[in-house]
Amino acid sequence: MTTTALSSGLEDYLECIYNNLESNGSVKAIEISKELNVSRASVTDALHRLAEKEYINYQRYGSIDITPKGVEKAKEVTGKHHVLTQFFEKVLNLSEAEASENACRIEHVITNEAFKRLKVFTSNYKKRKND
Amino acid sequence: MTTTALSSGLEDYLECIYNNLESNGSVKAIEISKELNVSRASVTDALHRLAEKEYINYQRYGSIDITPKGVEKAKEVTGKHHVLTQFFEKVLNLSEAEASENACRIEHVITNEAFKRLKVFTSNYKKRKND
DNA sequence: TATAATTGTTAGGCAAGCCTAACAAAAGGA
DNA sequence: TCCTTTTGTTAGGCTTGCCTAACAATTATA
Repeated sequence: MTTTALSSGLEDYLECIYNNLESNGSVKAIEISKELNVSRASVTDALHRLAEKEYINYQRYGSIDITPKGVEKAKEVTGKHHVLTQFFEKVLNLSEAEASENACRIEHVITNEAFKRLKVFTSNYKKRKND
Repeated sequence: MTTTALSSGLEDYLECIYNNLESNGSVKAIEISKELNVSRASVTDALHRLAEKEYINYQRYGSIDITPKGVEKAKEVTGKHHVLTQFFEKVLNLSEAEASENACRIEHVITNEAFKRLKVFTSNYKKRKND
């Protein structure tokens, strides 16, 4: 599998597509447009770019499907999002909104090693708290 | 003072200028070019953009000076860089290189509130460790 | 000081992402 | 079914940030 690098922006689109597919079984461009606060035209652009890189299957006026490669990538990103949110909420006591905001921004740039350590740290921390 | 937002990229240029000025009293475009791994032409571009936003004073073939506004911004960014590096090194036990790499990436996107909490957390953590 | 090497600038180009406006297709309601 | 509304696409344009190549200014050295 060719792991074409994705920009932060495209990762956000993919994450949005994945989450909507998980919860509704389908996604429409207009939803993506609303969730990410971009124009419908920008969504069309992004869908083209994601399809070109084979993260989704998609054609003009057709439904939006995610490929296995896309799922893998989306899981990776949402996994980071979740752990980062937990860290900011449980360890630093930020509000849910601000925790998620920071997670959104950092999930695209943190290195894998740093992420792994943060994950372990956060889960141990929560355990200590609960004991 | 107009606090024109700076992109991650321009923040990196400004940080580099500030650090060089602090340690040497002057900076040359070629040094910036080497440190940031970009062409000399890109540095000229960036200097124009930073000067336009009044973070530096600069003119064709002239020396590069940082404005008070630039110093403030640079201190903010380098401060974040330092705290983030400490967090990754001391709390998560990453190597100095990987800690700094993550700091570089995150310093531009973390919210001020999250940063404040992380700073307090990290300093308390170090204290506990040393007691 | 004249020349060579280094450094800085300009011009022109490219890709990513975003936008609006106009148009096309699809979906929903009378 | 026809008409309206909604959704999606296209075209054209803009900014940021990077590049190379050619040229200009500066600095260093013979």
